[in-house]
Amino acid sequence: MHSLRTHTCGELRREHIGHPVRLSGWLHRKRDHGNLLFLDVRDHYGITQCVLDGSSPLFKTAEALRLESVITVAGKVVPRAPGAVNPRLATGEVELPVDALSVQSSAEPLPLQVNSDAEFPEETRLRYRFLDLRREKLHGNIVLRSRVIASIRRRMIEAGFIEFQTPILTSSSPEGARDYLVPSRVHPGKFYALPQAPQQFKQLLMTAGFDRYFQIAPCFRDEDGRADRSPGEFYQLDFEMSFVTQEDVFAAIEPVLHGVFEEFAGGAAVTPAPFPRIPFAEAMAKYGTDKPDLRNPLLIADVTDVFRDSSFAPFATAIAAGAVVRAVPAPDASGQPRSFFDKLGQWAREQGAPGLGYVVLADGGAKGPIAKFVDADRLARLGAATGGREGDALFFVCDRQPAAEKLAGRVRARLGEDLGLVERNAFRFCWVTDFPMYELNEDTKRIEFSHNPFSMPQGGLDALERSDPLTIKAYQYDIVCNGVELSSGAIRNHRPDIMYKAFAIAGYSRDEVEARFGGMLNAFKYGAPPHGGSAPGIDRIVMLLAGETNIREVIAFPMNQQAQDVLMQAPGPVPPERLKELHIKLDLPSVDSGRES
RNA sequence: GGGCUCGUGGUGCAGCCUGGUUAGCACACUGGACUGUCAAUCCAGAGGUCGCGGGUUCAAAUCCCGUCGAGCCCGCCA
Repeated sequence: MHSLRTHTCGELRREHIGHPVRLSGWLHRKRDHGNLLFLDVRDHYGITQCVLDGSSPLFKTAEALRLESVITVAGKVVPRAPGAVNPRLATGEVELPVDALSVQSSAEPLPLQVNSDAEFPEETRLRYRFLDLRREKLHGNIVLRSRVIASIRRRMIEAGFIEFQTPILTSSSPEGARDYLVPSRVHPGKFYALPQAPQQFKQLLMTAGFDRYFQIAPCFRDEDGRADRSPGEFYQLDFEMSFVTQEDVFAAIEPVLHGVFEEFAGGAAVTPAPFPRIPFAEAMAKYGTDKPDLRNPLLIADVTDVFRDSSFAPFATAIAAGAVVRAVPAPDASGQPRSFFDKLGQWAREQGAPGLGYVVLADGGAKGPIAKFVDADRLARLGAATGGREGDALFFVCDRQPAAEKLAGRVRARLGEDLGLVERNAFRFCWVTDFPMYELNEDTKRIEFSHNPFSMPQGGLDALERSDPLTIKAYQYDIVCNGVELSSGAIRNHRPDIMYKAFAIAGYSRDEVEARFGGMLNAFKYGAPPHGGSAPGIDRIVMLLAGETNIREVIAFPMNQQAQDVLMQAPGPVPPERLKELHIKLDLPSVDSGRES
């Protein structure tokens, strides 16, 4: 008989009755009746109830075991009495009387309880991650992650993609987030950068003729964390295809995402392919965000013209000065108490708005604080623009367009939530397309790339030469699920001439472009295929499928919000001789902040 | 860099607004009782400088100021 186990703790059934078996696992729970002791032994696969009575010489040892100690038990499987069967346990029809017991590893009293789903502080959970990972939920999330990644990999390979690895020690990318830098010992004063994404490598692989690339790619960005954004590092399903249009990219990845979500969504509805395509400008207008949550049925309407020259002075004057008015409908809100409207107005002020105008459509007319400024004609036009019907309320946001869109988007999200309109048990995908190529930096008044500088401008060189840069769109798209941005992607700019021009508009000279992306630019001078791709975030996909709202719940060893690994104590100091070897002298900020290590 | 919230035995919470008994409850821990439980039950016990520093007060977990830490958000995230 194997010295550690003949079966796993999730394996024993009626058919094993009478078999001599040996199990190893963690002591999950103990029920001590004085002369009868139940031990629940747990491993990755399940839990098996083991039992001893007072006549056993092992009884005292077993009684004294602390939870989470690792033990090995042996005995002959017996059936449970009919009334003692536990239907909630896969192994619940049998139990194991313990004839032999050895302690492989005893546990100290626990800083967090493994056999409970009680909440523990984030710091404790991270410091004792190995304990947290034993707990059912997190353990399950990490298993789910593995299965999701395996499914993605299988589907990508079946779709004809080839998996690659690309360098982790590479060069600093010129745009975007801060890089993590790694000093070179051999080249004093020079640094590698960890890739923010394998962007240039995958484009080089396309130029090398591999046609369809993918990678479960680690990406490193020195940016602050959020609930849905792990600081430091994360994983993307990075893929790229040659000789494709935007529609070809969509058609390639939609079945993969749809398939993975169907496979793991547990019966929740998943948007069938093709996913809706929403141009960026429309997304901002109708949903007030570039990552619309399509589970929320509410649509924002432009009612600027309704309030233009109206007697409601705050709006009318703002409109004359260039503001717009956006309306968010609140279906059947007329029955809501006054406090509902007051609370929403208060919340809007907390968001930085002066307030939230509204009218309630009731008794064939309009009610509410600004209703008296809305005559019958304007009321009819409001109804027509918003689809608002008797019994609905309409909330108004008035500001310059970008701010109005953004706040209206928040109002839409909030109303959808508060009124219980957001679809449950569904994964609703869409593409947001036609992002602007450039945007104006309000602080510097300079034109900057609004997304990826390697995207192909719509209209090509011609557009760059003839159009107002702020009107040019790019073949740039995001995929969004339930209001979570899963990825952005693009048809790339594979033409050096167009690239020089595109960068020139953003203020980069030919020399700068060559200095910064010489490698890729040079490659494009020797025959580059038109190509494009995208890179959905693996962590976010798993987060959605696991029903979690925090990305740390699907990462085995995440960092905290300050980008520290409190389990491994990273980042940490290094001995002076290592710094010397790397030609590095520290120039630390003065200590008066009081912060150490 | 900024805003909000939180910080009370190992852990989760209560007490704080309205200052005044021995800081309370649950889980875990230690000891005891108990032969069919499956969150076992029952009894007892140990464990707290109320994050830290300063101030107000006869008196501070409680009020004030500062500071440190955590989470969430803004900035940032091609």
